[in-house]
Amino acid sequence: MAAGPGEKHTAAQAASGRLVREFGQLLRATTRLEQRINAALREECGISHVMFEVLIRLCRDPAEQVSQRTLAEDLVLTSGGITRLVDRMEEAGTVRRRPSPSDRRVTLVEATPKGERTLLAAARVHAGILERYVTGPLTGEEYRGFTTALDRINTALRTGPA
Amino acid sequence: MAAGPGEKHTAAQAASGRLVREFGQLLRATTRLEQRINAALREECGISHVMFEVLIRLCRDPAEQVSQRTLAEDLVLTSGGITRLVDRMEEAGTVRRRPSPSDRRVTLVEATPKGERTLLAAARVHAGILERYVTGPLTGEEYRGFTTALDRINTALRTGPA
DNA sequence: AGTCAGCAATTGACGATTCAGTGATTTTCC
DNA sequence: GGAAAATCACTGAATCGTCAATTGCTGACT
Repeated sequence: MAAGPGEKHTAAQAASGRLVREFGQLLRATTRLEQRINAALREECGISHVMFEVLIRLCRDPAEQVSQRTLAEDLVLTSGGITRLVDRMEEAGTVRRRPSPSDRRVTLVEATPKGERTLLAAARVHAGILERYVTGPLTGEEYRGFTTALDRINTALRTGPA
Repeated sequence: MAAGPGEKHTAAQAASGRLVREFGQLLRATTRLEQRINAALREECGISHVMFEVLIRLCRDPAEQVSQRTLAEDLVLTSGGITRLVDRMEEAGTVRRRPSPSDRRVTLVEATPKGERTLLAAARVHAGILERYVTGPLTGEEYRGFTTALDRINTALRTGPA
């Protein structure tokens, strides 16, 4: 068998590994956080969390023209998913579609005034929750380490496509 | 108006805040990671990532009796979601339902031998991806800081239910 | 010019999850 | 000991996403 030192032979061993446990922590933390934010935003601002992320992306640079494809990549959604998400947001009046003047295949998306107002209100709610559950419990240094770690993981994920 | 120093007045300001951007990083990192793991596990082991998490939980302590409710809480799913997930896993033969001897409302779930074998294979795939995208890009110290930060966030989320 | 490969958005079919409500059982409390 | 409240699993309906196929458009190559 020539098992290396890290080999797991029983299910119990495999289920107790450090990496497994710690990745579980990552997943749980983010899903719980997202659930809280989602619930709060729905209740207080009438939008879902993913809609909030769309508005963030659209308003980040008001001069930028954002296509649905860009939106899909930045939010980690498929193009079909974006089509339907923008449908719902357009219906809600927070966002508007506009054909691209330079390429008739692409449709651009922009926030409406109502969308901008909603974003402003939602940002406050969002910040409140994050301060309570993320920046609050962490020291400044811990938080800084946390975000640089995330940064590295994200680049590794984007640059290592295989 | 008496706006504080951190007040955001325009949508562009609100969309460019540090917290907002950094929380976005967290979300993207985890969704991309989960997508990769999910794809790899489906392809190489025939299970989804959430099924993997179920097996992990069930095999962690072979002596423990795990109810569907416990499973739901630990995986951050609703009871309805767990019912259907266990349905699919039972059908696939990785898991078995058993009525609790002490409380006729609860049904216990345990991994079958096939489930344990699957877990062993899946754990290898899982570890490979994590090493590549998480522990690889980070130094030991960074990684340690990362996990303690997650730990704090999780306790804050669990203990602060309001 | 003409074709052809490739990309953007959309859509139908499907999958997985939530929500809200139900029935069966247990626990609590008078 | 018995009524009321809580808890567990399950279900139908709805939500939100994916996947795969389709359409319209662009750009590159001949």
